[in-house]
Amino acid sequence: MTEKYNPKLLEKNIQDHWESNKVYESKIDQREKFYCLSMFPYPSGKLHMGHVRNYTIGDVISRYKRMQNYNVFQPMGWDAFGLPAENAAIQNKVNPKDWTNQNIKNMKNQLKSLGLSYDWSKELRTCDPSYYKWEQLIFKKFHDAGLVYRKKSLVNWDPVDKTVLANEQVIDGKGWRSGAQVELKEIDQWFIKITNYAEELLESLESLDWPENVKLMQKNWIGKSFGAEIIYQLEESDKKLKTFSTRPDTIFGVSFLALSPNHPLSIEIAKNNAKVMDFLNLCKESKAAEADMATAEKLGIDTGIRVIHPITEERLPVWIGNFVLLEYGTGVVMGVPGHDSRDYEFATKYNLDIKQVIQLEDETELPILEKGRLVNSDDFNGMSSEEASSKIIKHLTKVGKGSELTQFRLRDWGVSRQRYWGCPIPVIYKNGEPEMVQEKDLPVVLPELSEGSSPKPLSQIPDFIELDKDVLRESDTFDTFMDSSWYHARFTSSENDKEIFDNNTKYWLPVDLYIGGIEHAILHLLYSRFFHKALRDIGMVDGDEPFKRLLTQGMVLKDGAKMSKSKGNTVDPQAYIDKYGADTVRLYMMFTSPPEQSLEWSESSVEGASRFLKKVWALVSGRKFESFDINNLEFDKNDIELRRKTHATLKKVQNDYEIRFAFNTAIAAIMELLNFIPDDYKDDAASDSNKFCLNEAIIFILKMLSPIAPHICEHLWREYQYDNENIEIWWPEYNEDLLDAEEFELIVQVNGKVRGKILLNKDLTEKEIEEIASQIENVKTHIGDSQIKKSIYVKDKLLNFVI
RNA sequence: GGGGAUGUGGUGGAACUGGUAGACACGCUUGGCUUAGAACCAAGUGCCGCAAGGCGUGGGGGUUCGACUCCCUCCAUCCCUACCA
Repeated sequence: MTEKYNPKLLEKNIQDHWESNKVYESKIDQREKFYCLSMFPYPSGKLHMGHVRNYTIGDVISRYKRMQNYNVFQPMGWDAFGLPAENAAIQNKVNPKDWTNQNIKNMKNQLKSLGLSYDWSKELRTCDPSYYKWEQLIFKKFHDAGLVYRKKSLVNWDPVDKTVLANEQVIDGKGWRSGAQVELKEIDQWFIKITNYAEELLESLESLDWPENVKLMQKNWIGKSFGAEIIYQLEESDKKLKTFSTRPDTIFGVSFLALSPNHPLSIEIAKNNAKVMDFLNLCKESKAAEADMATAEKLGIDTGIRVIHPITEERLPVWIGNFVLLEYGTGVVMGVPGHDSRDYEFATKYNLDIKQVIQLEDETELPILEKGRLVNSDDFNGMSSEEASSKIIKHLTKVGKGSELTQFRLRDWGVSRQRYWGCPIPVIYKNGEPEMVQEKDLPVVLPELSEGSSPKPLSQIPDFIELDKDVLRESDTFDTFMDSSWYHARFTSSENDKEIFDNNTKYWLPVDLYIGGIEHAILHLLYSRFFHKALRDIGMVDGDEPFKRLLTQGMVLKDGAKMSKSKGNTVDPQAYIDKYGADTVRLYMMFTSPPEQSLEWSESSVEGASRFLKKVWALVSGRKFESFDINNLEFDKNDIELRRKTHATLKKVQNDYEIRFAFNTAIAAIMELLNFIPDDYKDDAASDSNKFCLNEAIIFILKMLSPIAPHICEHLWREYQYDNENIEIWWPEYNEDLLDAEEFELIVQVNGKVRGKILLNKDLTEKEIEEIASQIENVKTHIGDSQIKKSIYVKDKLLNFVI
């Protein structure tokens, strides 16, 4: 009788062993390094399935790389500032700091129970002054490098609670707590000039080993577009309006201009025009989120002001449109209803002229969005869009009414947040003039809240704000994306309280593999890339990019929907870790779907994962390695087949782990190998050659499975006593010579339909194969009396007779 | 509205380079073991059909000897949309 598989006890023992021997603490050595980073979590209190999936992927790869003799660094920490702590603090009357720290404690225990091979000695939390001190320093350095400025921008304002709301706190235009109609309000904020790096952020995407869809999303987000700046003269005024258009070829189709409601001219007009004022106020009843702006009904008002068309000198009306963003381009849109669907919708609604100036080969209804040939465009008629664009730009440049212009969609990064639980922005105001806090005075520490008091914006904490007569402290905190934009670098030097980065940083950076949710494809990853480049330019880090390779995992769903508290469909991973053990949960997560796809949670599949581990246990437990001299063994057909399967599986698993990240198919292959072992090989009476082949299969299975199910494999490895090494010390090698079989199965098709399968020797010629295949009964039947027009042969695979 | 993905049996998924659709699992059915159940073991399991055979990868169309894979088009779901992280 063998011992029963008891994951709970076994896993605890193995984990204690890892911890007391500091197995996963990394330091610089001679081997090739591998920095494997999973996106650190927001400490919400409990691990959710998405975390488990993310961190298992990272751990599998880390363990695999470790077995391949890389010097692996896999740290973990906490993205500890943010809105949820404030919400929880208000709801439960606890201090955000205590709440956060308690959550971290819980989640750390959970992570440990999953058997993740983290180097906990490098742990960091962004809410700790020892971390954000350096963030404040970076901000100061960015400022000194000319990357920081102040400007007004829009926020969601709750007029009842008198607070700024995040987009997610605005529900159907109302504040989530007060229920009051939210207003757009302009306030002064700090910005960082990420747009200085727009070109480089775009270009160096090419050098990254990232999924193409993520690169494409970033490219589109940065949104480089070529076009023209076109200047319109206001009638009876010396004022001008600048517009940007990517389609200067449609300039003869302009029938109106539309200003953003926040454009200075709109505001000026409103001062003397009550109707316009009303309209601007109406526009304020909106939400700052782009998705809401873009889907809102298009509204506009005629300002009564007219401009002169730069070429035709026609008078065109100037409207204000709620769909025009001040932040993009110049905040003025030139309306070409014939060739832009949004302008078309607007013009139809307000009875504005719709002119066709582009024609396609075939008749098409307006609006025509494609490029074509110009019509109704004076001297430019008949030209292609491309030719006309460049000629029109040339003409406008000559007459001083425009010029060629390249525009980015990317906007500068507003980093000010009017919140308590964040990193204080290290600025003081002397007589209203901002000044960076000196390096020696950092960190500016977040003030403690008095017992039981709710978090409040720092502006309401006089002890913090008021420094001296006419000397005030900045009361905003940083966007939490600031915290997460450089943590990957700080992990390497987190033990150093004298310097922000050190020699360890030089050794470990860049991150070789970064793993996280697809939802971070744009913002977090773009900000981190920007930070890295800006830090490089102030001499703090080396290299152009922080993350060499990226793996984006899909969501964990239940019943086709994202798990969320509001839907009440969350599944607590801890319950499953307790019931089945970490190895089963890890195996389930890796087996159920490939990492990049979303994963549908299914309880019964967990059962299946557990069953497989029990089978592995049943095969190995109680068995000891027996040594044989391979030269004395004679392998029969079954032996050779098992060895082929064993070595082929290793080859496949290596490819799946390393190249494809297809852990699901790697596991399926290991399952196949296990199923392939003949029962009599497991018998005590089996021949020496049988036993040798079984030994080999067992060794390979434990090694291949150990990155995914490290506890059970380590335990069985010790018990099996092949060597006295830790299972993670080495990785087996497959023998290419064993992979080739003498025979193959030929698929015989007639007109592309399978009509026969036949086992053939590989040294037959194509002619011989055709002859044999054409004699198969079912093939003969389907060919009948017909003439074979041609046959297509795919070597060692398929033969198709076309009749 | 814009950008990016996904869609294959009852379920999760496989098919890596245009070449056997459904690997590997889950579930289900039948049988074995058992007083019974659980667990375990064995066999079967895309759909229609007695069978021969036909049909089948979200819908429609196309390219090809051959399409889950390439092209066009439509539909559904998910992610992001700059203050959730």
